[in-house]
Amino acid sequence: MQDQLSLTFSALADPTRRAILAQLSQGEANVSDLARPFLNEMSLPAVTKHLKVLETAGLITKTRDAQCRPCKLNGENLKLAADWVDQYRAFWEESFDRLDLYLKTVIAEKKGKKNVRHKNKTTSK
Amino acid sequence: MQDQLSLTFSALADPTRRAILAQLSQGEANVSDLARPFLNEMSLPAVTKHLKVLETAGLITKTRDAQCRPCKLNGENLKLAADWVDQYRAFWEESFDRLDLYLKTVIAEKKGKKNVRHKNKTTSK
DNA sequence: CTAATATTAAACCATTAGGTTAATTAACCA
DNA sequence: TGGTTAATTAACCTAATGGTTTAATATTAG
Repeated sequence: MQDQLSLTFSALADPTRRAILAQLSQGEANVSDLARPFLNEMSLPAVTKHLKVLETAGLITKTRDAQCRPCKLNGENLKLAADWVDQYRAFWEESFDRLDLYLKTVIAEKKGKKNVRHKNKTTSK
Repeated sequence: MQDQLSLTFSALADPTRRAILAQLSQGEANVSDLARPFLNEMSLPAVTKHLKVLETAGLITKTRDAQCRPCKLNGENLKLAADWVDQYRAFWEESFDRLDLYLKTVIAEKKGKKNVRHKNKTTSK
């Protein structure tokens, strides 16, 4: 058995599972509802397996209603993941500041100087 | 090749790699520095592989200084992950409130009250 | 009781992940 | 030049992941 953070991140490391969570953020849904958007690409048992991964990571909870298994999203472990990532906030805000500084410098140079040397890599995405 | 979010989350889904990022949050370090805390548990090439995973996920950047490869943490893709998770904030912040509201509603109905308010979203935290 | 519906389990397969050891590259030192 | 240090590559192994198809399990509806 792994630690919770590893379980959570590896559950999130799959686009199908993230799409399932997105669906569940709109409200509860049972397995066949959740599977429907994917049945062109994969089989129902494949979706069941993805749900199992989400469930053992504690990201969803399955209940029962007759033959159906309504699933709901469970936010607690997402919070743990969010808190972990947030420790590193400085590292993306800092890089933004650097970009900001860089841009200001470039603008200042363009305004102030006449011979602008053209060594810069493009930074537009 | 996978989408960026999958790359990021699967890179984070390993405690060794998260520990490496934690180390790098204290400042740049080269490969053998980063490897040192793990050499009881695994070999140097194993650490090299973990660094490769972090690098192809864009979470670190390797530069060169003679034989050494100083690595630094790169926050951009962590921000993408943080933003993705943050979409679900409501599911950890409001889940308690929702339960609270639900219980209040149920109790009110049981008591047969007339003035049950359903749309009262309180943000108490 | 039987048939249909919803879901899961079993058995299998190919690919990837995470580790190993041994060999290789690359740069510096003396 | 040759040895030492830093890091990577190669070849290999095992286990986990993500998928398949077929079969089984419940549960409801006739």
